[in-house]
Amino acid sequence: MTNKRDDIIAAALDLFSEKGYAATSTARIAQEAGVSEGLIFRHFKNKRGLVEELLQQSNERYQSEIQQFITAEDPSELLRAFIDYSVRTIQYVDSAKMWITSLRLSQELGIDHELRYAVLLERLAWALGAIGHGKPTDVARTLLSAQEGMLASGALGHMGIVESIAAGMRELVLNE
Amino acid sequence: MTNKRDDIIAAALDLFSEKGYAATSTARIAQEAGVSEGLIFRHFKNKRGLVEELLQQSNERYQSEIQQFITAEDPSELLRAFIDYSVRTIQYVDSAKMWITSLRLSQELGIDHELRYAVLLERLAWALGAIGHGKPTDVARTLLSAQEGMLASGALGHMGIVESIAAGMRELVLNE
DNA sequence: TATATTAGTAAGTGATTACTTACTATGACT
DNA sequence: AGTCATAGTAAGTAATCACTTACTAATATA
Repeated sequence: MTNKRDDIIAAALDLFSEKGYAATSTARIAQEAGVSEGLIFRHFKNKRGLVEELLQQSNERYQSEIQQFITAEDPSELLRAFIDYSVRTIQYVDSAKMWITSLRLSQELGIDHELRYAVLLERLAWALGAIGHGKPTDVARTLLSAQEGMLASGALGHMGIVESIAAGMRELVLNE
Repeated sequence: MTNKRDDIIAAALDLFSEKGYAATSTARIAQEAGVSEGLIFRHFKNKRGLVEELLQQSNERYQSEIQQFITAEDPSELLRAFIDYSVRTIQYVDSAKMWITSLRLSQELGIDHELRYAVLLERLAWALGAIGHGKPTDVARTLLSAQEGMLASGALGHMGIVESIAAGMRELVLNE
């Protein structure tokens, strides 16, 4: 009872994550999803429409995931959770795929994903200030940038590097 | 007296930086460079050969640029220079273009650029240890990751964010 | 049960793709 | 002057691209 519409999105995520947007053809997506190519255009109007729905779904999932820790009342706990979350997410292959792909696709299509981070940045800055860091807004940006770098540098294949980056963040931010 | 071979590389850099590798056609590169399309294949054998030469040139330039500060004997000075270098490079448009593009292309083509950072990572870790940071290897990774994140997040358009990340790095690493 | 809407397909479409072929122009060296 | 390699081009090539058309199958609703 699989929904073919969802099959298309899943196949697209898979292929976009491997080859990127431009290098993935709609024919290949259809093949991978086990549907006719025309169905893609019935459901999503065009290739761009497909990737945009993919990005939207990914963003919704991201927002709901970070909700789990940005509401923490203890600042140290919030920061620790943020760092752990980055590592943990990358360990679950399909989570990682969605996260990394959505970053890559945003770049490739020139979509600004700044907005996505607004609330997170605010909460990080608050937590950093609360435990005595100077320039908390800047430091929050630095942390987020380190996290993005983690994803950008093909981190999926190198779990050792990911954990090293996380350890460095803990050391710098929490002295632990 | 312009060298057409170099014109092709320059045009490719320009177009790859805007659209990425897969979305840039050899026809468009030839047009931008003011040469016939066939000349690309005479000089570089195929599209992949062109982008690989581009990446190699970019890497050579990168290595020579970081030489200027990784040899510093004072650890604080080395770290400060590393942070300033990131910001400064992004301010000069053509430097930034080459840097960002080479990161993006490496991702798109699945080329590992880990090796490129070996010496830099070593020197950063040494400097961090020398000024009393715990886990200097991890912290060095975190700094490098933050720098990559800076490039990945379409930083070219947002100089404010770049400077904020740099300020955060200075705060975390040098307390200043 | 009739009707309308949605889901799905096979077989196209013209445009564009990376790359080749067959040729000419230029300069360096004997 | 003649030869040869390199630099350069115009006009191809088959394959692939995103997308369309014209159709049938399934499902909901009146």
